[in-house]
Parts: sequence; C-alpha cells; structure tokens
Amino acid sequence: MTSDIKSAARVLDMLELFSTRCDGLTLSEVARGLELPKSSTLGLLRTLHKRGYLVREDEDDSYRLNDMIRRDGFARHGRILRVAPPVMTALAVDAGETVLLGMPDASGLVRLLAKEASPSDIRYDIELPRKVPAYCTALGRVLLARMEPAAFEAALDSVPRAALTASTQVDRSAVIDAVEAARETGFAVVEDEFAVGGTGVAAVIPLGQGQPLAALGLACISQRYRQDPARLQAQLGGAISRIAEAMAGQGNM
Amino acid sequence: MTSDIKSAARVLDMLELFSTRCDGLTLSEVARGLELPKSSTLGLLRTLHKRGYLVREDEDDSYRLNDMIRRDGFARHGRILRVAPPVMTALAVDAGETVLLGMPDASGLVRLLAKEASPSDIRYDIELPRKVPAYCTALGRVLLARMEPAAFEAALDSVPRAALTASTQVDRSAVIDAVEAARETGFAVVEDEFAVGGTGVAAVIPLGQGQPLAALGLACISQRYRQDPARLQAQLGGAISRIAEAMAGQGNM
DNA sequence: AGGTAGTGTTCACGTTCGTGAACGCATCGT
DNA sequence: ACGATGCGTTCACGAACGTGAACACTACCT
Repeated sequence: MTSDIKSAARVLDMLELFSTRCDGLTLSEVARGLELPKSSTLGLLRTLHKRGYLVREDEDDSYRLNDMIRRDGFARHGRILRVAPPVMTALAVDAGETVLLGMPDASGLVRLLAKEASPSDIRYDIELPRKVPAYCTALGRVLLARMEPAAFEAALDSVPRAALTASTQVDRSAVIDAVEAARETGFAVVEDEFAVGGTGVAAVIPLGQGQPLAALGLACISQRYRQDPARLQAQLGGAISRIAEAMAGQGNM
Repeated sequence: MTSDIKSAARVLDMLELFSTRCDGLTLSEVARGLELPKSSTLGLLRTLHKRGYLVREDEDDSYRLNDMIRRDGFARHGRILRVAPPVMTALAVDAGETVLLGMPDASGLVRLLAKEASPSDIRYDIELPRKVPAYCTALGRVLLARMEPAAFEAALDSVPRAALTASTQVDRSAVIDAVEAARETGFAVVEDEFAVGGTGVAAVIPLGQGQPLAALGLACISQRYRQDPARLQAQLGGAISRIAEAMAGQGNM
C-alpha cells in the first residue's frame, strides 16, 4: 500500500499536537515539536488558521486550537444537525416544500448539510451531500450577506458565475445588489435562477457567538411559491426562530 | 496570502463530511460529496484510515468515522493527559527522577506527551513536545512490544538505528531480543543507550479497549538508578496502576 | 551602539503529488 | 447469457508542493 499523503498526515499531527496544549504554540515551537521545516509548518498553520481550526494571538504570534474545535472536534456543526431536523420536518409538512440547511463552504460555495423533502409528489429535491454556488442561490446570498467585505469580494470571483438558466443573474453588480437586498431584508428569494421552475427562499439562523454560520431555506416549486410567498416566508421565519431558541437553550459556552 | 495547501484542506473537508454522517460512506459517495476525483479521494481515505481516523467496513467497502474520534475529536489522548499528571507529580517526588508519558508516533518513533521533572538539581530532563526513537528508549521498547508483528518489523527499519552512545544497541537482532524481553517482563530498562549517564525504565499503561496505547517511564540518572533499581521499578508500577484505575473509573464507553 | 540569536516570512526549483484514463470486477437489467 | 453501468483501484505524467537558503525584523546581551 502506498504511503500517506504528506500534508494530510501532517495536518493531523498538528491538530493532535495542539489538542495536547492549552496554551499557545509559536511557529517555531510547532516546527520543533513535529520536526518539520519552518516553511512547511507555516503553510500548514496558515491553512488551519484560515479554516478556523486555529486561532492566532496577535500579542505573541502564537497559535492555539479554536475552543469550539477543542470541545466538539470536527462536529462543530454537530449540534445544529441534531436540533434542526425535527423543526425542518415540521416545516416541510406545513409549507409543503423541501427544506434545506446550508453553511458556508469553500469561497463562493454553500454546503448543504441537511434536507427534509416536501411530502408532495411534485417537489424540488436534491441529494446530499451537495455543494451549490452562492451567487445564484437563496442560501448562498444570505450567507454572503453576513461575510466580511474582503471575503465577500473573494467569494464573488471564486466560482465562475455561469448562467444556469435564462434567468440567472451573472452580472457582478447585479449579484452584489441582490446580496445587499438580502442583507437589508434578512431574506433572499431566488426565482428560477438556479433551476428552472424552482424558487429558493432563505434566511440566516441567528446563533450566538462561537456558533457556526448557518442558514435555512425552502426549495419551492416556483408556481406554488408565487401563489402565497408571504405565508411561506412567515413559516420559514417561524422555523428559524424555533431553531435559534433551541440552540440558545442548549448553549453552554 | 497564499492559498490553502490542497491536501490539508481536503482532509479537513473529509473529516467534516464524515462527522455529519453516522452511517458509512463509500469512496464514490465521498468523491461526489466533496466533488473530488476518485483517485484523489482514495489517497486521502487511505491516509485517514491508516491513521485510525476512519474505520472501513469489509462488507460494503464503506468508511465511517472512528467512534472515538467522533466522541473526542483530536483529543483522543486528552483524558490520559488529564489523569496522568497528578500521579506523575507524586511519582517524581517519590522516585526522585523525571517521569515521562509517551505514545506511539510515526513508525519507529515515540511522542513524549507529558513530563514531570525530578525535584533534584541533578536530573535527566527534556523539553516538550519531543519525539524520540523507539529502538533505544525504554518507552519505545515497551510500546514496540505491544505492536502487531508487521508494524513492529516496519518500525525497526523506519528510523536509522544510530549509535547515540557507545552503549547503544543498533544490531537489529539485539533490539528484537530487547523488545522480546520487555514483552515477557512487562518492563524495559535502557541504560546509557540513548544518553550517557541516563537510564530509562518504562512499562505500558494497561488501558481498556478503544483507549490509546500509552506508556509511563522514569528517566533516571544512571548512578542513582543502579543504587536501587527494584525500588524505582516498584514505584513506577504503583503509579501505572493508579493511572489505569483512574482511567477505568472514569470510563464511560 | 553594535553584534548575536532567533523569530516569522519569502521564493525558486527539485521532488512529490493529483488525477485522467484505463483496468478488472461485481451487479443489474434485458 | 450478455451488455451496460458503476464500483474500487492502478499508474504515468503534468501540475503543485515542500523546503533550504536567505531575508527583514525584534529582542537581548555586552
């Protein structure tokens, strides 16, 4: 059998090292501890830092494990995956449309983590796990609306803005305007831009500090959405409140 | 800032994906979920499997997250790092020598995770974090004694067996004999092989299933060790029992 | 004030990896 | 029984990475 992939093995070494230390470690300490060249160590530390696994202290240039990673390991979005599904099931029945839970993924993408399909035979369905672009999906736009300006700019250009349907907004300024609107209203509605006949409506789930950014959305058949958008938006808002309350109730930060 | 290191980022993606799924995922499902080529996915899955992060089900070729990783994340040796130090402090005072806790690292190496220095001004001390070779250290030999034959053979040849002192055993057969002796007696004693004037004595900590392999050892000034080896070995044995009992008492598998 | 030591960081290039194409195999449908 | 499909796996080669050497900077000591 072939040997390990070097960087993959090293990143695990690094995380294991940090998990044995409560105080921070400098780049040089990590390099010595793992017997790596400093420049190789730097690349891996930057990757872990960028991904949110490590936090860097400004005062002494040391790194330490993100407290949430230390507590939950990889399952940092595990709690919301336990809390959200029952609420999503109820919403799917009430709204009659498919419910999706998504989180930011690589720049410009949304990772769909959970799904409750509509009970209707005619439905907008997807298979999990799945990633979708942010620029032309409701989940994506509300998540983009919560990003720092630099990350937002980068996200806009990280994924080619292809016209997936005749209605897809691909113009950069138009997408910015749509995200700005989502920021102001708290909702995003995307009609027929990602899939013909499909409308997405989504909002961010307001969670506390230290919690991962997540959004809930409805994936609707466009004709049904147009019949009563206010009802669907209200039902989505209600579900989001229930999830946020349940997460706050279990909070033990 | 430069972009992420591809494999490092991907291995995190993979672990996060598995942490959202209780049931297993096949290679193809992982590749689809993360939008990776199958051959790239295979390399990363093999690395994670080899490192013990993933378990592979024979019946359907699917992978799933190791239960211990799912529960503890990276801190899979976190519990012993909480339990052992108070016992090690007491042992350092009783024995008058430095106490070390070690675990297997890459093939042929031991990772030193915790240390209680001897209160004596004349002492055998090391800085953490640190890795030492297995072939010529007491901690290493007792850990080698617990390995499967194939892993043991590989470990013997993974690290060049340099003569660190005039007493270092570098002959392959002699090292095998020393490890065999450690297997039979439950102890390893290494006099002046790793450092002139330093003697190591170590034994494995008998922990339950699913617990990581770990060993405790004394790093003694050789002259002091020779004065009363039986006392030091007995004190080490007593500390190991206390650690094992404490770990069993907290066990909630 | 100047020299030394160690830090974090950059970069060019040799080394290693990532992966597309292809393979052997198992399963399923006709 | 045979063809189609999708699985896990292998391998050669272009692409990307790892890292030694060097740098700029900071802190400390004389």
